[in-house]
Amino acid sequence: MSTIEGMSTTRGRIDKRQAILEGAFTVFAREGYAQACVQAIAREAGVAKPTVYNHMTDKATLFRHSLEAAARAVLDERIAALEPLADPGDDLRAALQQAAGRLLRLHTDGRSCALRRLLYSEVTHFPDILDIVKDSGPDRLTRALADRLARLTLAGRLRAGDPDLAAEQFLALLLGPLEARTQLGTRTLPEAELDAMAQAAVDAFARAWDVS
Amino acid sequence: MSTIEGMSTTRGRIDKRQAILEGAFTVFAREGYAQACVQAIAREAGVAKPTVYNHMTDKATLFRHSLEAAARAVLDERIAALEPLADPGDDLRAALQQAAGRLLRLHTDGRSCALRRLLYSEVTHFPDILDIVKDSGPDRLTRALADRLARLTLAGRLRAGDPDLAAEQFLALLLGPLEARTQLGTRTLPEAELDAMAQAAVDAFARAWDVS
DNA sequence: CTTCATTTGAACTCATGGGTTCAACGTAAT
DNA sequence: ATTACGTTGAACCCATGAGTTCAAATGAAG
Repeated sequence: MSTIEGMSTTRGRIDKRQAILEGAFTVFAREGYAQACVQAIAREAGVAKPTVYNHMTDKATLFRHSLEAAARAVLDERIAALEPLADPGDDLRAALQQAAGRLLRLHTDGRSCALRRLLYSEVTHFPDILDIVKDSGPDRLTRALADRLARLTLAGRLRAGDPDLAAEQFLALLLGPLEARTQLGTRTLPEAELDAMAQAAVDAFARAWDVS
Repeated sequence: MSTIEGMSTTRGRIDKRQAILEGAFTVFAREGYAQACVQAIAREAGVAKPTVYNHMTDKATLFRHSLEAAARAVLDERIAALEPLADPGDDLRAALQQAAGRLLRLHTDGRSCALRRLLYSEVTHFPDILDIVKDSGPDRLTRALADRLARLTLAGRLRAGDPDLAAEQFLALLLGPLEARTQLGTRTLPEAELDAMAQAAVDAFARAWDVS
């Protein structure tokens, strides 16, 4: 089956698996878990129904795996958005602003909203998807931000006595108002409004935590 | 049918209707829209299935009406929680603290969490439930709080140049961290933690908005 | 007692959809 | 050529559940 060239068949398998996971997330996001039918997922993935069951035993495990993949993809982007804080020039507020803007954009992204909706709606039926949140969700983001803020505090750029609290509140100020403004993620906001929200959040954060 | 005493039969009808709406919300909250079956709702309401269809044409309209009733009930409680801010003694922070604590408790309440989950999960299938949010949701609460803050600013108790923004940020600081801490509403927090969260939110708010 | 509306349980129809089976097909490894 | 494996489409079984029908029961109004 597999010498070095054996990959070609295996590649084919992996490609199908990927296609299935992506198609599954697309359909689950559009229809919700219960309303999504496996036929539609197979069609979306360009694959036959038995092929789906050849890779995943259940609709349930298909759901779990597709969520996990989507969550991982979303997390990577969000961690990357914190990059400006690694080396903020001489203007910390500007760096915060930039990170805030990128986070807002990511958080209002369609995939992100769909993921959040799915988590909320199915967390009671699939309690184990909480692990996904723990591993790839807001918790990791808060920790990463807290790390940055701790270093910046040591450098005397702000006074975050409790970096975890500061990080939590930064994200709350930034993302909290989104729920109401985007109508639970169904409306897309104009760029100008996003920038204004980032600005307002950073302003309040700076006042509360003595950003230089 | 109905002289003055005619209410008795009508009362019976109204009672059934109420029972159906409450039972429906209970079951929808536990199972989600698609998984909830009308049989179970009828059983929960102590009523026969045809009776349900005698009051509501559809499963869908049943859903809408039960959501609306629940949302209205939740809103009233939340508005009432702002009462301490109507006449804060000489200690505004204490009044904010008290309101914050009450809001946190209400927001982590089972009915409240269930309502939020249902809104999130079905907002794509029932776009019209957004009206419910508009009328009885966080928007009204934010406006009510903004009113209080505006009056307090005129009285010189804090400096909220933009009361709407201040109200939005107060609620964000207070409720934003809940999502992560309660694991999307599945965990109940100890009283001590709730008080600590209220304290932290009020502290940051006071620093950012110059509460006396 | 009669009447009218409502409720009730049970049975029924019908559509949807999860999961399986199977024979036919393609394709790469030996 | 043969073997082995993944894929495919179509048909199939079976459970669930929305919504309806109906005859029997309930119960208040007159």
